[in-house]
Amino acid sequence: MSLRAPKGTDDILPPHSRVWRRLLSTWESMAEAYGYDLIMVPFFESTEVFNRGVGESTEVVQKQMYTFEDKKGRSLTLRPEGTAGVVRAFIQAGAQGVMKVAYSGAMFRYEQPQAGRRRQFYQVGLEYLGTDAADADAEVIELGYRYLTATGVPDVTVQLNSLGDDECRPTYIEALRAWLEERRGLLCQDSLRTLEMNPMRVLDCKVCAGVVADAPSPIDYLCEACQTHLSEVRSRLDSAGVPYRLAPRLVRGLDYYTRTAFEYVGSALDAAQTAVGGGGRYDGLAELLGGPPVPGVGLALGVDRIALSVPDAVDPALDVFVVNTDRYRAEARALLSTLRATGIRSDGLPDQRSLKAQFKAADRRGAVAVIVVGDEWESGQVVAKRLDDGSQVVIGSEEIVTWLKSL
RNA sequence: GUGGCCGUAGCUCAGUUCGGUAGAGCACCGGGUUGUGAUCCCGGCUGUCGCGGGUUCAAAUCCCGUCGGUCACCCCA
Repeated sequence: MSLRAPKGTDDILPPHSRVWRRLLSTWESMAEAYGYDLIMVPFFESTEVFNRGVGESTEVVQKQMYTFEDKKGRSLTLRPEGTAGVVRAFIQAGAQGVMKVAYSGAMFRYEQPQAGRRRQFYQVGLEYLGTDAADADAEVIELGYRYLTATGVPDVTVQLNSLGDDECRPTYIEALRAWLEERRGLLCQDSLRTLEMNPMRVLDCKVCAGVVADAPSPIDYLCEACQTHLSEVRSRLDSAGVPYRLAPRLVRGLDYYTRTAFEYVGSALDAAQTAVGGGGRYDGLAELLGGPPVPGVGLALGVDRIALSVPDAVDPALDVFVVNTDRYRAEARALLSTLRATGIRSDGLPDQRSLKAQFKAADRRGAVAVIVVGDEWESGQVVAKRLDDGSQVVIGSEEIVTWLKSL
């Protein structure tokens, strides 16, 4: 047996990779349109970044991290999510003013793989740092929603909740803890454990969903500032035309969230995983990482799951395929260079094959048209053929670009 | 971490019940048409039957072990 990609990792090959290319380029242009600059941060960080940032009580930190020591004995971890590293970078750079940044790339979590859940998976994400204004929350939620809609994810719904802040959350946590303590006997083993560390995450347990259905929601305990914040986020979403549903039980799996928490749910066809993305506000995160107080809000979307939910690309991959008869090899190569220099997506075969083989290759590659360089070249002409309806014309070689653009 | 299903050609799989020459479709290559794809016809290539051991005259098939894949639970993207 030859070597295989490690468990839970995927090769993303053509033609399927064309979907990925579209998802990533759409992300870049949309993030840019909303004013987000590119940020690149390391794929691995000091383990502390995630222990402190993501939270010791989380599933991610307890069971799912790829942690290793480098040759000097430093504990490093492949990033299981993007936010902690970006906030670390902002602090390290001085934490001045406001920063709006977008990124994309691989994340790593040690889990049993299944459809839509891989050990190396890909997220696109963004962070809006340095403001606690509700406009920022709404903007982030809106961008994610528009992106998912634009890329063709069916039936996207936004679930929204507020988890409160330092002011009101302690009161809520105590109320929740007391409520859960009274029902200890009804909770599963896992929940009994998380009850000690982080009672709010018991709401996330599917096994106990029936028990906690009537549990107090953070939304009922919000202080006035948090109430105002939530209602501002909601009214911004309303005026932006972003549909959402309040989800009082939504708490998410990472400890750093304050106030706004949200999730995008889609109807992924073959996968049990319906969450295609999520995010929230994390006003306390920078301080957890040892920095000054820096408010922020962000989101992450799972590219693997989006790719599972959208139809495969059917657009042609090439504008033109250049073929030639035996004597005109050099001329065909020169023509190819010229076409490529003008930005036309063009290709040809790397070796001289029969015309039949060349046409077959053109068809397989998804070309819109074929240009034949043959005897007509002597009078400055080529044969130009459309592959969709089979029609062809003889045109002057200088008219090729015009002809292609008319298709 | 736990459970179900599955490992045979590049891909999807049949063949395993009841041991007896390793198969089909698709894909790929060539030809029909030495200047035309997608359709049609003809031909060709492709295998450590996941791996190791056992039983047997004989194992893809039966037995034991092992590795891998996949789906699902938990949780998340």
